[in-house]
Amino acid sequence: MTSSPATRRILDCLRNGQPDETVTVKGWVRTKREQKKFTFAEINDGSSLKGIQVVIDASVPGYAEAVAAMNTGASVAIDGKLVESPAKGQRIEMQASAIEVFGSAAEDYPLQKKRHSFEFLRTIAHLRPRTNTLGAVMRVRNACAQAIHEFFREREFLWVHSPIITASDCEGAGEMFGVSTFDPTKIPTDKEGKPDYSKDFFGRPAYLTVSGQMEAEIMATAFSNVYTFGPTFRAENSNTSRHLAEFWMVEPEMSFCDLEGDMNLAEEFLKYIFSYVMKHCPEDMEFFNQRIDKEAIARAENIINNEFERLTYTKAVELLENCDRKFDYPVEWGIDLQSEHERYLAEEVFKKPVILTDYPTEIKAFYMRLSDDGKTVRAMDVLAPGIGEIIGGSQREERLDVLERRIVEAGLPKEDYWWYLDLRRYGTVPHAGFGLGFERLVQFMTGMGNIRDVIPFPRTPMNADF
RNA sequence: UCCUCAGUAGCUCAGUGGUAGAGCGGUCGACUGUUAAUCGAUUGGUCGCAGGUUCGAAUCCUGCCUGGGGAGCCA
Repeated sequence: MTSSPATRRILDCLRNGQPDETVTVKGWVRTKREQKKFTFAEINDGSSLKGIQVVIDASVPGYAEAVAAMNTGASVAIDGKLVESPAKGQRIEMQASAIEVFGSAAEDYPLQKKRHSFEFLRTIAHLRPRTNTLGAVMRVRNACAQAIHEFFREREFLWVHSPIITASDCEGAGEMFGVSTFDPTKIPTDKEGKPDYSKDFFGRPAYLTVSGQMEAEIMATAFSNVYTFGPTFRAENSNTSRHLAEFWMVEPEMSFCDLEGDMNLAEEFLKYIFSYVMKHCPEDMEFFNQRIDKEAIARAENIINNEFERLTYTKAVELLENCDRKFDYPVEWGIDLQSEHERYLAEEVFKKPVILTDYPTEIKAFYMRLSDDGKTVRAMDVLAPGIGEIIGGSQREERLDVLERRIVEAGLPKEDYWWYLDLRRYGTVPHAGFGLGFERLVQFMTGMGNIRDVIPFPRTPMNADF
């Protein structure tokens, strides 16, 4: 039975199964209801939120032993045929003819047939994928990832694999994790007593990447349109529901493109992913709408059907200065907008995603293209209701002299950027791109409150279990 | 890193100075179609850790640990 080629995914049975079809399903018991002469069991194999209801008549061979063994959490294979269900709750169910129990669950199986707190589930990250919520999250997460690849494949973007280990701290996007093979108890030192990295694995300090953007820029100057999609790392001591030490990032980079094109891509991109998930995971989205966030589906439809609001940073500041709302942090031109400001714009003024552009030069990175006014750069942030900044992007500075000047002004060592400057010396092009935090997208999609519950194995300060 | 709230049975929680509780779960039993089945019985505790106050501490005080929420930083 274990190698039966006729094994059907439960999702397929529920959606497409017809009465009298003979099938084998394999999965884990979610719940069992013993009656006098037969037993109901719900089997789930992860293919869908709902399991299939299996009716096991007492006449099935080995009934007593099998039913005793198939408690909540047990793994089973069941042969039988599909039948129309005489009761409410499901279109189709399964009449069992043979049962194999691979392993029953010990009495202390921690997942009960009731709600658990997400805090508790995080302590059993090896078992929580079997819950309704985490199951739905992981299916939606997977659909988002597939949507991303399909979106870029349709537009002939090249998926580039940016390195995870890097020797450059170019972007300065945050604290970096060091990568070393030194024995921490005896690190070789130089004459000044500092670590002698010439004796380390790479012969120099190395780190886990914080962003693949600069590598993407390299690749974009050969392939025109590219994107990265992979893990990135920040050693920041951030303890919030929106930060992880290890998270996935999507970073498209387009040659021969300006900020306008960048914004258009970002908007199309979000609309595409939301449409894709609504189409491919309707049951899971309905579940989130009912149990996690009653706005989930309305929000998805809002994203899909409405133009994003676009306005400049300068106009946003004027709007914030002239509104009735009192803010904890006062607003004036030149400040970096606080969470409360961004949320006010996205949630209360426009009630949909907002793209802010043309930020003051001082509060943005050196590589963003300087505008003619000299005071702003061609940057854009997409602010989402409930989440805040979900996408950050810019047109890049393609003029060699301006870029050199801005590196110096930022107090950065120009020699470290020799290859980045080379891209401007050899066939420079206007180009633009953005970065999207993948887990924040999944949070936004599902309405999940804590980012630790939208990644299978969250990495946060003081926590790397599992 | 800062502010704030919390930690009591496997889980979710009640208990604010005087014999440690409930629901769910687990176990056993009942029940002719259940849907987180239902009903009955039963099982289950280092009250986060360490110290202190008190005749007496889950409860009050101090320190520490762990977790949540918020802020900063950011994606």
